[in-house]
Amino acid sequence: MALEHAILVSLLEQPGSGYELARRFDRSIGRFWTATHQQIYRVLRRMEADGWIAAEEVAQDGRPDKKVYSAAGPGRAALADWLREPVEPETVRHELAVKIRAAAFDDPAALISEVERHRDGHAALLARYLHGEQRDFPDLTSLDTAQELQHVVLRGGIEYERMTLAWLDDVLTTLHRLVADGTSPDDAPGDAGRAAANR
Amino acid sequence: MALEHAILVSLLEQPGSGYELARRFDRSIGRFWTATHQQIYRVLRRMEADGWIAAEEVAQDGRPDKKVYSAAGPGRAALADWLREPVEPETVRHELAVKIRAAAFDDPAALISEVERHRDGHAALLARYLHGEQRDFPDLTSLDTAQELQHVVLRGGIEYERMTLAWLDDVLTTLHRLVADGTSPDDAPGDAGRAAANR
DNA sequence: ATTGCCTATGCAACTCGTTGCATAGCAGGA
DNA sequence: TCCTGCTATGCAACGAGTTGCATAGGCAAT
Repeated sequence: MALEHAILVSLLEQPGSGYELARRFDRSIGRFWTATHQQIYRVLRRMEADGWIAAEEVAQDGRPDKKVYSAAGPGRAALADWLREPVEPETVRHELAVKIRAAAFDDPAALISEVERHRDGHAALLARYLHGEQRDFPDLTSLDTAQELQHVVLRGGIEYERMTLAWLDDVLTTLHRLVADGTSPDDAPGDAGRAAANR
Repeated sequence: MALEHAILVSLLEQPGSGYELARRFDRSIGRFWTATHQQIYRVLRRMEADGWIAAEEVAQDGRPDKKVYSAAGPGRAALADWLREPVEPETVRHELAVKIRAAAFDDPAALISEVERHRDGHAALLARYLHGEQRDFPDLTSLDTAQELQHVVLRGGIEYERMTLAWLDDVLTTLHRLVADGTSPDDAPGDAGRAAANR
């Protein structure tokens, strides 16, 4: 129900077509709200029907035509109403955390490469954030309201990545320790453990 | 597709009924994987049909009967296979972050109380985590594999809450600053701004 | 006595999100 | 020349998740 509002924010920051929105949702906005092009097109049609946004056909040469949407008055009003509603607690789906706990019932060593992969991914994302901050906010002393708020959200992303990076290092240290000194002590790994539980 | 596996982990850590699982998903496991009792009952039936888990009817006095599930051999094997599959990047839905950026097109002051509410909620959750750590892990020098892994995940939760708390304070400082010195400078609030965008 | 809450499980309907596929013109490289 | 990839939009089917409701007994408080 909130994809509408994420799209509205994006269109207020900059009008664009469904395709352009889909790409933004792969990049900046997508860091805290994901959507596929299918969802976006479907919701855009509904929003246009409800008068939240206005569409304009734009012919391009060398490329297919596109429909450029921009936020309309009713959309802005809907956004204001939504802003005043309470935010329900986020529903978390942290698969890696589940797997880490699951590793106790199989082989912790099997997780190491996957955790390393994630660690590297988060390190790369942190670098991208920091680079984007340099590029988009070169002078932090003269920002307007929209930029101030974009920047405080970006700071959140940066801190999240830093924290995640540190935690994944912690996880790796723990996994290595378990693999080193506890070669199958209590419940652990492989077919032996599996068969033992299969009473 | 991963709820099965979260349930398996929970049943391996401790067998239980659908109802008991639903309550765990409101508490410990629920911090990184949410599910309603409807999902849980539906998936439990499927898992039992697939032989992943075994059910045992347990009569209770003063209470309705319950079906206690525990992980079976095929479930353990399925878990081992799943552990070796790559984790897809998490799909994020961070509504508060969207609202913070949305506030630029309405009144930033309207968000303050909501951000404070979240701040207090995260502070309370952090306190719960720290209390639970004291209770469940009194001696960090003698943990088995399962406990080590549970604890490293808990550490992640604690660090996440600490980071979020600090960020929300940052957000509040920013909002207060915007409200104080920029009373409607660029684009900002209310019906005036709304009407202006309604060309 | 009635009201409301807790345990325990479940059906039915709905919405949201994902996946696979389709079209269609243009650009660039093997 | 063919193949791949990009822009740009969309249909259809499916699966996952949510919401409302139902049952049914026991407990505790008003």
